[in-house]
Amino acid sequence: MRGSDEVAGALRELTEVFMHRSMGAVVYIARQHGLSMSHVGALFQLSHRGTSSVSNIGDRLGVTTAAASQMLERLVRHGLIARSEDPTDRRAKQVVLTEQGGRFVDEAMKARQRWFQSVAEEMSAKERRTVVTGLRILLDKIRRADPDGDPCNRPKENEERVNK
Amino acid sequence: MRGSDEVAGALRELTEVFMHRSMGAVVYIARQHGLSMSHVGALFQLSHRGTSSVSNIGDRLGVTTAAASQMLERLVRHGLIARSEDPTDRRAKQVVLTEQGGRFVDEAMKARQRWFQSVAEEMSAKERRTVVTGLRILLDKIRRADPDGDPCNRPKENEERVNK
DNA sequence: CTGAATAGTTAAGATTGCTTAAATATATGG
DNA sequence: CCATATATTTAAGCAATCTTAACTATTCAG
Repeated sequence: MRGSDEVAGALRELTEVFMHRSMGAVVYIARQHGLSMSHVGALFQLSHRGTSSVSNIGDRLGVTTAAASQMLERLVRHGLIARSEDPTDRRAKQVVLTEQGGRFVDEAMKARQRWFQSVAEEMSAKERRTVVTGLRILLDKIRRADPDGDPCNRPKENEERVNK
Repeated sequence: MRGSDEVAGALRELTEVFMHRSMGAVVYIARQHGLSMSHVGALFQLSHRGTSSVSNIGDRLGVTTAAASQMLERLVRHGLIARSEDPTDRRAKQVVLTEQGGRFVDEAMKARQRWFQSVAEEMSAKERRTVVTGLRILLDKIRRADPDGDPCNRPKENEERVNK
């Protein structure tokens, strides 16, 4: 077996476990707040990126701008996001998380962090060092390949905004 | 900083990157097949577990059994799952992926595998060994803590079924 | 054996969520 | 400057998705 197959295989296994566990937790928290998975997807995107346009969010959710706009309107009504004029292009809107929205995302992350913490506490110090070193190598390679953590969709637009 | 904080922090970062990237890819594939995220969630659950009851799927998606039933009906119509009588309890149904459903899940996983592969190919052999060792430690601890990979919801029922 | 509990399905009603089309404001390029 | 392009919103129409309620078949426990 090639080394890269081994890495990819281990990542696949890890991802499957994470996804399996994660999805349940996210669904649960979403329901508590009366949100759908698309809502949560949008909130996480905003948490990750800080700010987005309506159409960018729509692209990432794989829906039309009109669908995104209507969905974001519902999130505005929930008090989780705010829309404002984009100062660099008055046709566009900037969408950001509100404090409440940020708290929602934090809450979603906390359960996961507690899980990570408890898993980590089962390791010896030596094991921890190995795991952290391995994870950092991984993150470094991922970030090197993809500095923006952005797999698709309007990278140019976003780069322009970053540079303003 | 404590070792376990470091591990948990690295995991948090990794998860965020994965989630950010993953979500886009999953959304894209779902759309291509005219499926919603709940559909995909159910398909992944079935892929992970092999078989589930209607109510178990509903629990995991955070909806009532009636909602789950109706959603699964749509997946049946898409040809992605099949429902049959549960031989151990004729009140219940067993839900499994069809071949087509399995292909859908495979397709969804493939893009991710390719990504993992390309990330792995950027590593030296030494780096790969460290990453794999670290990941295996992690997987081992996770599995030790949670052998079924099942974070919640009707563990007893599932255990009974496993033992049959 | 029988009443109670359980699993799933279906219907009804309300909301969400999607698409397309139309409209408005703004930016762009010749 | 002006025609074209772009970002968003809103409306309309259709399907999805949710909940509750009612029903049927099956299982369970006294």
